Amino acid sequence: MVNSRLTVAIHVLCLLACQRGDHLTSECIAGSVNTNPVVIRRLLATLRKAGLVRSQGGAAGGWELLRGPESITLLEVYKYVNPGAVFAMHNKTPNPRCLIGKNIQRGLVGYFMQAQAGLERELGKVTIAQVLGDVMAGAKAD
Amino acid sequence: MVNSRLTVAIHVLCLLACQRGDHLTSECIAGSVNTNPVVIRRLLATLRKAGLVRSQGGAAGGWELLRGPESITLLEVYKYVNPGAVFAMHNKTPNPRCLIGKNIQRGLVGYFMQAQAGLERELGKVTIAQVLGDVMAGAKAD
DNA sequence: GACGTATGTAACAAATATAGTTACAAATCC
DNA sequence: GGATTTGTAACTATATTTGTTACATACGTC
Repeated sequence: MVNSRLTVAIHVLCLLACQRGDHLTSECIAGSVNTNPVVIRRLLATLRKAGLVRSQGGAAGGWELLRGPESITLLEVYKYVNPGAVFAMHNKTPNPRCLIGKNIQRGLVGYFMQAQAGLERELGKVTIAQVLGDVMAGAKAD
Repeated sequence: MVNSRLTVAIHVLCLLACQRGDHLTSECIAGSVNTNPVVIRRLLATLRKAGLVRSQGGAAGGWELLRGPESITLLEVYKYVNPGAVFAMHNKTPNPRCLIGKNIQRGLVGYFMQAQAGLERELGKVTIAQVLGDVMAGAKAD
């Protein structure tokens, strides 16, 4: 990994959860994230496919959260914005005439899946509502 | 992530574990991994800093494993070849005049660390010896 | 000591992924 | 109809990763 998509997605979902009912424009959201509105639209387009948000064109348009923030786990968001495996296999297939080259991938894939499952297990324990709660608590403490 | 360094590192360590005592050249190793010898030397240079392997220049030189493969976990290798966090924060710092922008990172970092710990916990359960065992078992089954 | 074979490493090239930007059509509200 | 916003393509910029070339240095062998 090492991309910021999950971070930004959670950030945006917190914003939307904070304003349930209202519509937030991609420009307004981009202002909070400190990026370009198109980046936000791109990211939210994938969350829309997932049924998490809805968008509306035109004046008074914008983005809206469709589900309760307590029902959305970080794991769900992670899978949408970051499908695919955490660990990559070899770039070119290893030498099949070498015993280890021939069998290493088959051996590794299971362990890599287990590791990823460990990551996902933890992400599944946390909801957007929880993160938002933390953020608000932090805000109060200032 | 999504780089292949852990995969290649495990592959190479299995090769070296298979030939304890012997020296394997980077060219020979590269032949099994199907890449360039310099890529192998670069990777092994970091594992040498970690004390896992030793190298020797000159004729009859090459690489040698310094520790028992049953004492090396995938976690240890992972940390050497892939230091740093799995999840990245925002590229530019979010808007501090927005409540959420100001506090989101502080809120997230803990959850991200937990998730990474979940990943690492699983990697810590597996050793190079185990992977090598699987590979050999797979080889026999063919 | 000269020679052959390795590593060590810098420097560069290529491929890929990620993020940012511009531009404009389509949608929607007033 | 006009103003505002999304949808999306196209392009640029940047960073990361991997592959490659080149050559100095190390070391065993003759």
